[in-house]
Amino acid sequence: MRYSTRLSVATHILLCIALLGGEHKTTSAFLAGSVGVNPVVVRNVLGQLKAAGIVSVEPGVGGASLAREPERISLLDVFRAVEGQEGLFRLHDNPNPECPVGRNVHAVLGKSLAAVDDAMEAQLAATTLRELMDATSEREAMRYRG
Amino acid sequence: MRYSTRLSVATHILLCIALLGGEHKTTSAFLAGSVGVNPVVVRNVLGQLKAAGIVSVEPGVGGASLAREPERISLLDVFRAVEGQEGLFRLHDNPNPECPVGRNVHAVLGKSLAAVDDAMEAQLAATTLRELMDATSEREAMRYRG
DNA sequence: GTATACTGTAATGTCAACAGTTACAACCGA
DNA sequence: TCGGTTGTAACTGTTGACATTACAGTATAC
Repeated sequence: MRYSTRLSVATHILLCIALLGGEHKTTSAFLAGSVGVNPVVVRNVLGQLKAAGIVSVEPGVGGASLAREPERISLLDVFRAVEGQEGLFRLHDNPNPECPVGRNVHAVLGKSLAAVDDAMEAQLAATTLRELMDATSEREAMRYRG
Repeated sequence: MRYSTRLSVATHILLCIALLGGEHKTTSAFLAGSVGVNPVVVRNVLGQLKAAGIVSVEPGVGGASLAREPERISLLDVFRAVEGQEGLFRLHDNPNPECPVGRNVHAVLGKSLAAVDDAMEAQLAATTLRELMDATSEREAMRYRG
């Protein structure tokens, strides 16, 4: 089982706002057209990003903008905003407490899996929106240079 | 969305085989009793572990055993056996190729997410079944020492 | 050789999460 | 007030996990 596409969608939205916000009014309909999903999906994701303090959305008039500099928005921030704080793995529910393995497996395995969670989050935190913006601009420039 | 409990179940099964295999015949029914799941679930997971070369299962007579030393079985081996090789994250399906963000987002974001996958796998690879066995034994010993 | 116990696997049912969509109230600027 | 937009609720289809039943295949014990 894998994560949903929400991190991917949210990152795409943020890149659009950051890179195209000057030229276009970034409404949910405009963003939905770039991402390729329903505008309601965009509005829901924007709601999560807004609750996390990553974007500001203008009700009524429409449009979204970054709430802080892209250098200070990491993939971990986005990930937590859209996927919540729960760990990556789930432990099974009913290990038998009368078995020497069953009564210890959650404690023993949980420690190792928490380390895996930490490693994943550290790597997510290592990428900022600014880097993704630059990489996108670079690829666009390549496109025209050949 | 999070992974299923299969890694947790599979690890529990392996610990039972490794630590209790001497005293008990580790049939799917016995293992199911410790893990707290249906015996068919155990047989399915054992089938995946067998396909990955981690355990041997005796058809007919019954019982499973490790196919190699616990020092050489890492959580990454178990993870790949039961969860497959797919990456952790999914990219959204239909970014708009006419948008400068849409036509680059998969390449740009995919690189960062691959690094996250690698970090997760490296941390999973850092824990062996032997370490989990020792930690379990240690906790059991604590139980009686007080 | 037959009974017994176990594995391997298919089929089915339930449940939860994701994602797409429609609908509509609330909001704001012209 | 009107038109465009956001914020949400509700409904639907799809997918995957997990539990369970059922049964064919296999190996040992007698």
